[in-house]
Formats: sequence, structure tokens, C-alpha cells
Amino acid sequence: MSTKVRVRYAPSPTGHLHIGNARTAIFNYLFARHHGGDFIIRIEDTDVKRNVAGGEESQLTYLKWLGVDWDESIDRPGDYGPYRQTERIDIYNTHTQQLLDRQLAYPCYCNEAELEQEREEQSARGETPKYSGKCRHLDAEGRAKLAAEGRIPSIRFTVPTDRVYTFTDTVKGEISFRADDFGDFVIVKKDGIPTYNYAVAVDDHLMAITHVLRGEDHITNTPRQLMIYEAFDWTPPEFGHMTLIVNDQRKKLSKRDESIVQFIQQYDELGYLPEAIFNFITLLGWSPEGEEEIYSREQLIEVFNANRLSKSPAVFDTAKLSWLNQHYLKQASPERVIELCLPHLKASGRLPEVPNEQEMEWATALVTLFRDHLRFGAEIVSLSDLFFQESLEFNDEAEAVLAEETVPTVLAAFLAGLEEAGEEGFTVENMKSLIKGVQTATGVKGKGLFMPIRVALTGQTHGPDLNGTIWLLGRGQVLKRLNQQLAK
RNA sequence: GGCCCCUUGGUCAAGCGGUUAAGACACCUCCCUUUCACGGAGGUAACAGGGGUUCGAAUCCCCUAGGGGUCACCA
Repeated sequence: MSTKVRVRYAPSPTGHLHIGNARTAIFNYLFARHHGGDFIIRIEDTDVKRNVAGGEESQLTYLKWLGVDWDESIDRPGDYGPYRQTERIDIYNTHTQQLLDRQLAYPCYCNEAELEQEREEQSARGETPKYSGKCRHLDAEGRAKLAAEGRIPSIRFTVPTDRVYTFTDTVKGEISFRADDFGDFVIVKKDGIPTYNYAVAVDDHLMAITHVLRGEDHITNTPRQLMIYEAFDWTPPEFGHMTLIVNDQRKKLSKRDESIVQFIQQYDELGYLPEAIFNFITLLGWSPEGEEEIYSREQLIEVFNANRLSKSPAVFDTAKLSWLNQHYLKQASPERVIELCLPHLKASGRLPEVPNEQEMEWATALVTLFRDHLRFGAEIVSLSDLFFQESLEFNDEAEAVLAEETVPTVLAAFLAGLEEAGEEGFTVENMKSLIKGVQTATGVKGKGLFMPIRVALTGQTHGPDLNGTIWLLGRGQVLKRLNQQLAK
């Protein structure tokens, strides 16, 4: 092995950590750790207008939440800083000057309206819009004249003609583009800040990045970056373009798409476990060898292999995420699950902000009862609806249960048993024998015994353990619902 | 529209010239459970279409169709 593997995740701080970005970060992280390399986070904030306050911090915070750590970044300077592109302007300028000197770049004085018009005309003629290269052959005099008009130039890269750029993509294989399909592109904007394609190439080289794993939407950027590498006589890194995550319409996830929860922060807030999200994301467009799908972060580092990245887009399967999270929830400590649920119980008003001992006991019992049903923390609220409904509604299935002729005797016997047991006798432990007593008294057993009680008390034919449910309802509520049903 | 990429069950996917075409989620059935769940055991369900190459093709090549990405002084 010659050079150390160095990969990077390069977010623009324009918003919160998105599921797609998180995936890019995770795969790069896994790749770095698997190869014992470095993982760098570089902030690509060259679009100053779109930068959002707190964007950087949010990205890093939720990466940490997912369990991702890094070797170099804005908060952890290494030997290749600064790690924020707007702090590297001098570096880009130096390089730009070299390109200018060697005629590999030139100032372009065209303004937005002119460029727009040019593109429209090209489209009208059925051509693919690309910059005509109008300013490419301007001499000093021509430039001076345009500058005198008050025009501020951008800098464009001189795209070679008759060239084909080919690279071997880690996931897609060999891909080539004709340079002629690209117009001279802007590398430094009017405001003096470099554009993405330029800054990326310069930084990746200067930061000694060896492998670039990024979304497929960057595929057509690669030839442009290759041109920059060539202009400086640099060796480009290996590129790998991962497929996009798509929605159930098979479209690239739009941040506005509300059918899918897209930001990592939201998963945190909904009470998902980071290790479940990490594991799930990993299965989006990648698969481990073998049949097992449940992997811890450490195991993933061990088995990760970029060659197993999928070529076709992955539909975000919410049901599978639920299943995975539920799986991790079952393995989590009870304390942790309670921790996850508590904020939602409080926010919904089902638990006071500062619960007393009794209320905590109730909440603990509630969460324990739903332990195996819970798909994410916030779900505890809807799951516990049955304890808070003023009146019950019965669907057809429930009505059918209550229509059985033994129902009144069963319920009456249960009611009698409860009354006899009194307040002190209303414990989870007693419930089993109480129901047993109903069986003895009525001769009804099995479904015919349990279902009427369940339905009369909860309105539902499915639900968690009955004994616990009864206790959580509380004696008052139980008596009330039983009486209501018997009065019908 | 140009360029680029993709196409195995409803979904994620294994497969890389010879397989009864894995597995997971979802769905259905059964078992366990005096109810409900959990759990367990099964089941339904796929190589986009057409041409080649080959003794043999989901795997290689070509065409067609469909889908996606990208064509910014955004990243």
C-alpha cells in the first residue's frame, strides 16, 4: 500500500443534515475506517447567499448523533486546513492566477442577461445550451473596453476541444464524456469566490483526498473536475458515484417531499435510535455479503466494501425502517426506551413536565407494556390513546366480539370480582386470578373470556398484554367502561 | 432535446456463463399463547421486451421500451 486512504464529506451548510447527505457521509466514513484511513469534513460554503446560520453546527451535531466521527474538520484542525472553503480564497486565487497565466482560464465579461439570451437562442435552435466562448479570444484591448463599461468579470476555464475524459467509477465502471459537450465553465464567480467544481478539485488535491464517494447527481461534474486536475497536472482521486435515494415515485428526494421524513434531526426528535438509522441508511444502495442485515457500526466498518454499492436507485422503504428501529428498540435497555418516550408523553400532556413517583411508575409500566409494539418513541402517544379516550368506538370486528351471548355474564362476573377485590386488590398480579375466577364462575374460557374484556375496556381486538392494560387503565376507568358496556 | 446512468418479486436486494434464481421488509397461513402481542415454522411473488454470442445466459454484445440524473456566476 502506498498512500493512506483519505476521504471526505463536504456538506454545504445550507440546511440540516439530510438523509441523502448522511448516507454519503456514512459511506465515506465506513470506507475510511475500513481502510484505516482518514475521514475529513470540509465545509463547502461558497454559495454565501444560501448559507444558513447554524447549518454547519447542525451537520456536525447530527453526524455525531449517528455515531460518525472524523479526523479533520473545522472543529478539529489537521495539516490540511482551513476546512471551510470561504477561508481558502487566497489558495484558490493563487491557483487561478496560474491558470490565467497559462491561458487555461480567462476573464468573461458577459452578464447574466446576455448569457440567458444566448442559452435561449441555443435552445430555440434545438441545441444544448452551453457557453459560446465569446470572451475566450478577447485581447487586452477588448477586455479593457468591457471593464471600462463597469463590467466585472468572472473567470472561465478553457475547456479543451476534441478530448474525451474517461474515468473508472468505483460503482458504475468506465464512464466517458466528450469535452466538446461542455462549454467553458465559470471557476471564479464575479464576487471572487470559486465555484463548486473548481474549489472541489483544488481542495481534494490539496487535502490529499484519494477517493471520492458521492451522489450520482455529481456524475457530470466529474469530467469538469478532471479537466482541472489535468490543467494542474495533478493525479485525480478515484471516483465512485452512488445512486440516489428516491421516493416511492422513484424521484430524487426533494427536500420539500413530505411523504418521507428526511432530516436526521427529525428522526432524533421522533424517538428513533441512531444505530437503527445508521444501519438502515447503510442498507440503502449497499448490501453486505451474506444474509444478515443487522449490523452495528463496528461490524459495518469491518465488512464495508465499496464494490458492493448498488447501481440502481433505492426506494426509501419506511416500513423497513420501522421494523429495524423496532428491532433495535427491543434490544435497548428499558431505561433507554423510557428515555425516548418520556418527552412525547410530556409534550402530549399525558405526563406532567415533572412527574411524581406514581406518575413515573405509571409511565414506566406504560412503556414496558408497549415495549414490543413500539416502532419509535413518539408512537407511544398514539399507542396509549386507548387509556385516554372518553368514549370508545367499536369497529365491526369489535362489535362482533361483543355480540356473543356469553358476553354480559362474563363482563358482569369480572365486574363483580373487581368490586370484591377492592382498591387494594387492583394490582397487575391479581388480574390473572381475577380473570381465572371469571372462567370458573361462567365456564367461559379462551377467546370468549379474554376478548370481551379486552374489547369492552379498550374498544380494540388487538393490543398489548391484557393484565397490564387493565392496571394502566386504572380501577375507576375499568369500572366505568364495564358498566357502560353492561348498560347497553 | 443533448449527454450520462439504471432496469431481478410490492419494496430493498444476492447473483458476476451451468443455482430448484438467496435473504430481508411487507402480505398470507399455521404453531406457541386460556386473549393480544412477541417469538417460531411455512407460503404467495421476480430476471422489462426483442435480437445475437455460446453446448449453455439473469449474468457477455446490440437494439427497443421504460425510469432516473444532468445541462447555473447552486452545491
